[in-house]
Order: sequence, then structure tokens, then C-alpha cells
Amino acid sequence: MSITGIKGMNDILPGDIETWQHLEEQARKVFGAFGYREIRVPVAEKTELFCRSIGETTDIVEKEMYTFTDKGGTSMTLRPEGTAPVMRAFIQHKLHALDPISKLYYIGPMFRHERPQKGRYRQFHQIGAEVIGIDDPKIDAQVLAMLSHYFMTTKIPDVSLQINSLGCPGCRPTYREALIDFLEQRLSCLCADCQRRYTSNPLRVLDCKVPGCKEVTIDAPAMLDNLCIGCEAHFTQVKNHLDALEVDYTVNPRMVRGLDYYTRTTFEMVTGSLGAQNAVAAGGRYDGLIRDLGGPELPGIGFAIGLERLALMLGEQSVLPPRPELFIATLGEAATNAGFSMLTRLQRRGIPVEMEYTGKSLKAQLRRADKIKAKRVLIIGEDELQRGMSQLRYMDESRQEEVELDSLESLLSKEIDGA
RNA sequence: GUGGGUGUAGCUCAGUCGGUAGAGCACCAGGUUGUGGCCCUGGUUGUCGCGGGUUCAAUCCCCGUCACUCACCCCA
Repeated sequence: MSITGIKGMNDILPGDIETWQHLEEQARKVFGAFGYREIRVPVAEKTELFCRSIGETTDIVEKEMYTFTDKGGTSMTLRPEGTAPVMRAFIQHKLHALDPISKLYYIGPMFRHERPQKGRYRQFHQIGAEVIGIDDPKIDAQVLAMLSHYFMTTKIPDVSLQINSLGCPGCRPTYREALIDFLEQRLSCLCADCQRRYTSNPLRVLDCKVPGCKEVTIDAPAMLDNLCIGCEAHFTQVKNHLDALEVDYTVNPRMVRGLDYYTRTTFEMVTGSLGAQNAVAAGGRYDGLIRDLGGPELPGIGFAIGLERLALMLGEQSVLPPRPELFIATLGEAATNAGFSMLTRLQRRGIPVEMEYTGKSLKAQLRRADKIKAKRVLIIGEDELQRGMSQLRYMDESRQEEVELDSLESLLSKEIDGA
């Protein structure tokens, strides 16, 4: 039995990779325009970083982390998400001392030991963005405007933005108590999962899909009705700015987050076309995280986009691979050697050129040229070579003309640059 | 961690009410002693996921196992 890859960790092959490159290029372009710069951090961190940031009692920390001890006895973990490592780097290198405002983005793999299914894998990829140092509601709106714009430019179909506010350490505990009181009276009506959630994470009961639970919680107190004055004002302004920027959204008062560090504004980009995995991007504000990790008292907001999910939505092979500008077909050893030199010369000029190396029939060479969708084919035969000529065939138009070998390079350069 | 589905050619799948397998696509060659896409002809490729059981005989039935997949939980 040959060796196979690890469950839930996938290869991205040529043919699919073009879609990924497109998604990444668009992100660099869009995020760059909004003033974000890339940061690269390691895939592994000390385990403690994730325990402290994500929350000890979250599913991620309790059962989904790839944690191991290295030879020096340090407990390390393959990052399950990107925000905590970026904040760690931000604090460690004191980036706030250089500039009070940081806008950062990252692209890379994350790891969670879950049971794989459609759109959910053990190694998955995220594009994330973070803004540190601004708590103005305008930045919340701008982050959402950028996220929406990214989805628009990448032509991801059927997504909608949902927003909510989770309050702050001032108002959330009060609300939580009120919710627990409400649920306590109706505990027997809740599903088994929700009875468990009641103690572990009561807010999650609001997010339950079981019809019975939905019915019970229909009259439950909502976070949005219990925000403190500051959070209330912040959320209102976020909505006003979103309206002004013409960003479409709906308020979903039941949206909850899986990570403990979120405060105030939270949001998800959701779709109906991915089965159970309806979130393709998610994020929110985390005003206490940097301080909790031992850094300065600075607010932050950010999001992460799930690349596998976007690629699934766009469809495999949705982005075509680049076409070779030229395919060199030759007949006879002398012509083949001349063609091989020509091939390398053109490639050094940066022009994508291919040829057939193994002396097959002209028919076979043209078949291959057609298969790889070469735009042109250069045919060099014995007699042409002696006259210093060649046939340049334009495949899409099924026509060809005789050109001097010496003038080919300049001709090609002109045609390709002119296009 | 729990439950369902599926494992036959590189891919998508058919099939044998138990007698060791086929199609389409793909690939290769020829039809055109030097010209692609369409068409025609021919050709290559399989431990029928793995292990055990029943049987004269198992790819097919039974048991186990592994893999993939979807869903629950949770999440990007």
C-alpha cells in the first residue's frame, strides 16, 4: 500500500490551484487598497497562547487542537486560527510603538482536529485581516465594506452579511444572567444539547436549530436590547455608516461566536449553497484581547475568510490556467535542436513557450499543442531550417504564415505586448 | 466523539439472481511519407479497498477492518 495523505489535509492540484491564486491575488489587491500590509507568522505557537485567547472552555481548545510537546519539553500547538498569533507578534515586536494604528492581513493554513466534511477540513486555509488601535465605529463599517467588496470582486455568489453586537464586559455579564434566568424556567423544554449548552455557553442556545428550542427562545431576552449606552451607541453608528457606504447587511440578534475574545460588533458572511457550512467568513471586534495577552490596552477588529469554502463556491476549475503563447513543433534532429534553443531563449524573455521533446510525429505535436491550448505553433522542418524560415500557425484562427526565424522573437514580443 | 452512505480502469460509473469484468471520457498510435480541434480504426490500463468466513467456485452472500464521503456537535 502506497503512502497516502493525512485525513482532512488535502492537496491542491494544478487545475484547482488557479482558483486559489485568484482568491489570494484579489485579497492582496483589495486589502492593499484599504491600507493593509501582510504579516507572516509561524504555523505553531506555544499552546498557552491559544488557551488564553480563544478560551479554555471552547470546543477548539478543549478538543480540536493539534498539540504536542517538542524535544525541549515545550507544549506547542498548530494554530487553529490566525488572530491570536498575529496579536502575539504585534505585542512581541511592539508594533504600536512604530505606529499607533496597524492594519494587517495574513494568508495561510490553520489546523483543527475535527471530523472532516464538506467545506470543513483539518488543515484549512484562511485569509484574515486585523485592525489594531482604532475603536471608532467607522472602522467597523470600513472592515465590513472591505469584506463585502472582496466578495464582490471575487464574484462569490449568494452571500449575505449578518451583524450583531455582543456587548462589552460591562453589559454582557448582566445580559447573560438574565438569559440564564430565562432558560432555567424552560430547561425541560430544551433539547439535550441545549441543556448542556445552558451551563457551558448559554448564548449558544439562541443559535440552536432544533425547532422546539427555537420556539422556546422566541421570547428570550436579546443581547441587542440589553446593551449598555456605549455599546448601543457604537452599534447604531456602525449601522449608520454601513448604510452610508451602501453595504448590504441584516441584523441577526442570535448570532453567536465560537471564540471568547469577541466584544461589541460581530459578523458573518453566510451562504445557503454549502450544506451545513454556511459561514464563509466571520469576525468581530476584540477590544480586550491585546491587553489580556500582556500587550497595551488597544482595541482590535478583524475577520477570517475560509478559502476552501470560497473555492467550493466558485467551483473547481473555475479559473482557467494561462495559455502558452507558443508551442514549438519540429521535424528532424537539426530542427529540433534549433527549436530547443529558441524555446529557452523565449522562456528567458519571460514568454510562456512549450515544445515536444521526444521527436513525435507532427500530428502528435500539434495534438499536444491543442491540448495545452497554445495560442500559436511554430513549425520548423528540415527545408525551412535551411532557408532560415518557419511556419507560424495561429491555432484559434487555423491559419499560418511563413516567418523568418530571426524575426520571430521581435514579432512575438510585439504581438504579446500589444495584446 | 456519534450516525448514515459509498468503495470495480487515471476519471465518471455499469455489471455479474455466486462461474475471477465492461462502457464513456482520458491516454497512445494510425487513417494525412510535414499540420490540432470533428470523425473513423486499433491499442494500453484493473491485487473488483483490505482481511477472514460460507461455497466445488466470491467482485457479488456473511463478518470484521480501513478509506472516502455526508450529516450531528462545533466551526472558516
